[in-house]
Amino acid sequence: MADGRYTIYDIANAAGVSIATVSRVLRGENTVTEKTRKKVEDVILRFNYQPSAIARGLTLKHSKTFGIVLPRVDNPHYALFFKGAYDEAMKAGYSMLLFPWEAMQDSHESLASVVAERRLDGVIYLMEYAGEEDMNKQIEVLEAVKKYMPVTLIGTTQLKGRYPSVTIDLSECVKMAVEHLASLGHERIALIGGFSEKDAVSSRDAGYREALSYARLPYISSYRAFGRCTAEEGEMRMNEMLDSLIESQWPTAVIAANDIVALGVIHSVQAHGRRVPEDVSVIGCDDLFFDSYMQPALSSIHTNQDYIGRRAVQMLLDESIRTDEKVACTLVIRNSSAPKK
Amino acid sequence: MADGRYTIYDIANAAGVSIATVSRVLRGENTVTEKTRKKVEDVILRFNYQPSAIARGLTLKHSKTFGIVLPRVDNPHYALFFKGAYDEAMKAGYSMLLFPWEAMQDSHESLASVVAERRLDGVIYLMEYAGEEDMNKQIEVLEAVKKYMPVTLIGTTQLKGRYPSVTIDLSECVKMAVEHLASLGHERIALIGGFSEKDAVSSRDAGYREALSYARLPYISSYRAFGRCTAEEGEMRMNEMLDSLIESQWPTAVIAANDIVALGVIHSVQAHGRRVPEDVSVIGCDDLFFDSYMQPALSSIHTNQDYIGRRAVQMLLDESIRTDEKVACTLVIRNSSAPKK
DNA sequence: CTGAAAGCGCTTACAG
DNA sequence: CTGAAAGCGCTTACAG
Repeated sequence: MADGRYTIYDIANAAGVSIATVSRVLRGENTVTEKTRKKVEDVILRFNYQPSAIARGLTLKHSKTFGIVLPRVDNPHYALFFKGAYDEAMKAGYSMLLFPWEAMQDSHESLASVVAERRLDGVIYLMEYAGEEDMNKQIEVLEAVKKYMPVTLIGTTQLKGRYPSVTIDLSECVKMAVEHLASLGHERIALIGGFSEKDAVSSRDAGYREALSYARLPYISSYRAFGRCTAEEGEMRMNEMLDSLIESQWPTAVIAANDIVALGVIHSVQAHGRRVPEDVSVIGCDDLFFDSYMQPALSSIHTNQDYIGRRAVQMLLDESIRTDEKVACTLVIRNSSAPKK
Repeated sequence: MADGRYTIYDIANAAGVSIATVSRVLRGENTVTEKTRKKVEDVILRFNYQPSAIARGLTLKHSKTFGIVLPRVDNPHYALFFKGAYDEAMKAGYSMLLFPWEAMQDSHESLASVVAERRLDGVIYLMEYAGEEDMNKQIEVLEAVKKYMPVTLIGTTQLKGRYPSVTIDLSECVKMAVEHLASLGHERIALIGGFSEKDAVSSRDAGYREALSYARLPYISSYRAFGRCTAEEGEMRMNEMLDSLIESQWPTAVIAANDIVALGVIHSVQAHGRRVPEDVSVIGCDDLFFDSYMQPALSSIHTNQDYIGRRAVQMLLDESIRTDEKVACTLVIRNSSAPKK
């Protein structure tokens, strides 16, 4: 018994058997006499013995733990991916190490070694387009990690066959939003936030253009503002758009890259003396928990983060299903989108 | 080189030294000749060798990883504790295993063994009062875990000296809110959500009564509604309160147990034809990121979750500072609280 | 059915 | 300064 914890030797001694036998009853093998099994089970219980998963891992060459790296968790959108992944991993007896990498920006290279050192059985990586340079940095990390364990990508970016992936179809999301808004009679529909995402599976812009054209509406670049997906930036971009246009040309509907951006957009709209949804409809994306409690309740696109997380660990668990998957989204209509008046 | 990964033997061979020497340069010991150090560093780089933290852990008897168990993460309040803890752990070279236990309710007992098996170097446990029975179950788990590793409690509940703890002073939070509201001229101040928390360090009720009496205001039990801290329940409790009172007796200010509850409370108030803050002031708690983007922006109490998380790992890291700490909170006034009209 | 022994990938006295 | 060897706590052929 080292530092207060019992080892398999302590159990073997107390039960008067070999460690091999203890190991066998631990593993539940049925090559053990009922009588001796009983004996060792008794002392296991009595000692409240917990075998060391790390020692077992050393010999079995697994850690029974996955890693998940995402930008941050104090944002419900990302947290939902974790939740799905965790639940699925738990069911299979795995733990989940969480790495919010925004917190370790500068030491980005070290992510690779931390993950590799830990000998995880796989890692889920949430990748987001954030500029060419950053993208390359992330790919470097991924390639390093990949040497040590399977990786599956989640989020909005896939790397064409280099890693299995489960991604949100951003194009679909925006398309749904545009269609919904167009069906409400809107003709000046803005899209705020996100980048041009050259590497995205299917970009917001693609969906935007496609749906616009399907609705026989022109694509007008003044109605498309790029930016990071924060409330602050959403507000700024919306301010800029409104300030640069004469009022008669203001959009009557805006699609925000996500619900957080929508928060900022609504702020801006209201600060410009317009009401949501009476004067301008706003629709978000991600369907976060507070949407239904906002005033007005925010229409949004539900993107199945939970399922994506689950699916990603399934891919880690089962080599045969590793592929590039896009997951469908659904429109959730609440009060922030209304017919054009 | 086993299953695609190099071991210390591979490096030793390739460099023509013993594994002891490799280990020494890995550890950065200075008992190694510059020349041989160079030699082995070269092959480490060339092989892109990453030593196994788990093998090292076996011999050194540590895992360099902490665990944190909290109800869930897809709630920014809890996520912030994680963030603080993660950052601090990261700085010290530790990883963080996250266990959202609401997801494993029924298999509650297994939390103890999962944690114990993993031989973590410590665990942070966020405890919340949720009924006598549940409380006892949690304590059982804790006691089991404690046998294997240090535990520090965070949240709102402490167990008087049985575990070091870093807690939110709920009493202070409510007191601040009451004082603020009273100074605005409110006399009928309700408190919605949370339980009577017999085990809390300092209960909301204690602060509520104390501040009320300090302001020479009566404690009226009709203005105190208990309940779980969800938006739904906040809305229900508020509905019940309003429906059971004649309008002239409606509270002109309400303190919600937290920001999420405040969402529900505001809903209810508005559904009853009253405006916030013109007719009733509302103040939340936790200062979540969406508060400033609500309409009206929600006044709240900032509870320093990030600091609490950091402090908890400091206690895990340094035995000498383990104690029961209460952390102060601060009032953040926004637009949902206004002078009584 | 059960045990002795080797091995998983490291670290660290102990010699030299 | 460097290496041989023992040990960390398990699992699993291999004998018996």
